[in-house]
Amino acid sequence: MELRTHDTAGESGKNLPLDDLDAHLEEQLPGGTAFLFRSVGMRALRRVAAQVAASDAPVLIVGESGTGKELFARFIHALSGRRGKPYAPVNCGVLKGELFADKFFGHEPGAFTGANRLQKGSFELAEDGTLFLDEVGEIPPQNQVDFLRVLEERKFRRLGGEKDLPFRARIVAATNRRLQDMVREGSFRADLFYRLNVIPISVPPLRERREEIPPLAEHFLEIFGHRYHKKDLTLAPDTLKVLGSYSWPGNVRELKNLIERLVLMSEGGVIRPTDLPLEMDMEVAASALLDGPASLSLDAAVKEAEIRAIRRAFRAAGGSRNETARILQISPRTLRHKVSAYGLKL
Amino acid sequence: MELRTHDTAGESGKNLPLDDLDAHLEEQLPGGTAFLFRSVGMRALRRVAAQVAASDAPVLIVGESGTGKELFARFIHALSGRRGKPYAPVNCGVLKGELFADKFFGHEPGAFTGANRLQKGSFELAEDGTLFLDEVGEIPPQNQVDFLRVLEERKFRRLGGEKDLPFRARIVAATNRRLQDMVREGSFRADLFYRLNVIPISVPPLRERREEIPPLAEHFLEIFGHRYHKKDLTLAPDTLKVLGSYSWPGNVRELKNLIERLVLMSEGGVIRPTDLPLEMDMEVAASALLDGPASLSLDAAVKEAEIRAIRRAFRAAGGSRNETARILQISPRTLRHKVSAYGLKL
DNA sequence: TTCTATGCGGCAATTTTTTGCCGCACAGCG
DNA sequence: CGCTGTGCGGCAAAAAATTGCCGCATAGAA
Repeated sequence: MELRTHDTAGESGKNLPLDDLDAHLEEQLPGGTAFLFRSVGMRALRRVAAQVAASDAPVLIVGESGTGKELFARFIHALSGRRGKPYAPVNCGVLKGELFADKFFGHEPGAFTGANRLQKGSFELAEDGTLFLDEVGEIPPQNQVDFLRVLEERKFRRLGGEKDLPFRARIVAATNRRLQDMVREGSFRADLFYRLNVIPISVPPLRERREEIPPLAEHFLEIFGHRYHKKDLTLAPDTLKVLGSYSWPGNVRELKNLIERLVLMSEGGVIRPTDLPLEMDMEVAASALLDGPASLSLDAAVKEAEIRAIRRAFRAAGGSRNETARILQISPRTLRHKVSAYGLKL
Repeated sequence: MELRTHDTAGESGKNLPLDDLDAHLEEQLPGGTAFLFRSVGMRALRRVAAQVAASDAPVLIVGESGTGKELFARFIHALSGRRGKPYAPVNCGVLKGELFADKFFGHEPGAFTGANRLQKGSFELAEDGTLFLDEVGEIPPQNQVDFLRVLEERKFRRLGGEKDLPFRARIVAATNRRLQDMVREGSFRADLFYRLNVIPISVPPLRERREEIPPLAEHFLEIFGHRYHKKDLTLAPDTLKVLGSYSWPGNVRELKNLIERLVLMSEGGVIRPTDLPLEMDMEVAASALLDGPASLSLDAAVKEAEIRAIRRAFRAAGGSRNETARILQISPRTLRHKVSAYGLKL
């Protein structure tokens, strides 16, 4: 649920990386279920997406970049009643200024210098299908206004155009930013946020669904093995172990890129851990030493709660430990145990 | 947004989110009493609005976004003598530059490139009905001047037009900004402010009229249940408790979105607190920690903490209990023990 | 349909926590 | 000095929690 952000840079061709997956999806989706949803969490998400697809309500997909947000968008589109209709994806992150309006609204011939042909914008291209807004969080405030107006009035005009065109598409938006915070800071309009955020779907990062790493790796291996005519490539068990322990800040996209590189570099045969980039090994080794934060464990939660309760009772008791124990309704002996176990200094 | 009575017979179910409500309102308003005004404060406001409706004085409705300011505007219009006349709403927040003048004044054929037909503006469309100005605070200063002139002289011309047209509509304006402050800073004209602010009505945020949360929730539940063909949905008492304690920064709109989402996601039956988004629980829990200095025994504190942790993990696991146990780092068996010991309904 | 994964609750073994009891130390006080 | 209240920690019994294993039921995928 908690998202890290960062990483807007360094990824060229946002639409390309996941294309194979997308192709896969396209093939499989009509059948409906064959997609890779190994982990329980992803299955749950798939169910949510399927349910949600039925409605026309706007969807906001939140997740780190590379987690396959666009995939969900297509998934929803493919399962919705708008299946046969257009699916119009727009990456808002790369649009600003003039480009922005032009991309969405399109233009009439002569609307500005260089505009010599009629050009349909995304609002128009989406027709009564699905308009997918990638990186909505990047829309600059002044453009958010235009956007909101179209959503509200359900109509728009091409640049230089004079007649209103209806906007009938269903909105699916995605972002890796925390829009809530942006709203608070004033960099994202609250009304636009609430209009988009009717149905939030949050996609967990790859490191929180490690079960999927091995099948994904195999999947990509097969794809690239085929593409580069290197069959018979295998991942050594140790290699899979390292992959499974890495943190994958770039999520599925990073995994896919890695496998492609490995396939290209490989002479054929088995891919060993030594073929992996050095950082991976290092990171895995380091995390083994640090043994995880265990943030969500019940133990940790209980410990925190106990410490807070003890501190409060201690203050209420005016510093007397026996009295503290009485308030907490435990024996003084137990209190001593806990105090020493938690290393409390009272 | 505050509506009552459930003879939803006339619901078409294909309108935009607020439209149903509005349609509903339209049906009910003439009768006059069907509006939902549970809290004392809102009843007082309703009385004010009803009294005010009789006059032709401008009204300024102030309230956070999502509080239903437009609803009040319609309410006033519907109760006024202008009932049968046009009601022309304009969202000023999304207008700027030329759009602004065009929207309000309309234009004659040939007024500017692309203007080949006569186009009525809002001043004209409102006729002798009600002109509702949403987000008046957003009108840029230079446009405020034009505006003020129309209000003062009670006449205007279309862009490119030569003859004066009378302006006879009644003004109802709304904003979520503090116009007073804007006047002081100079971003809002004082004379315009005083002209609009003849009768101020301030709509409190949802968190200040929590009595209305349960009926509103039920109301939306019914509407969306009908729209999505999921009857028999109910809110568990605990769910209502959480809803009632949340701060609702997005006010009624946020509540409405939430219910829509819950209906879509729900399998049917009872909606439990675990179906709610995590932030809500967290916020509610946090406030419970602050004001709950009750003579907490350690046991109670631990119990609370465990329940919260379990709920959180349960959601993180997407509803799988085995997965929940894994996250909490306890055995599934223990989880079952705790669940039954605490009587948790997940 | 069968197979598989999940979920439920009873039972018993095991582990952990809690508690009471003890001796000891220390500080305040008459 | 002796008395008293508080606090510390070892020890072992008692209580409770945890876990694994079992059979059974159910839902979804193959």
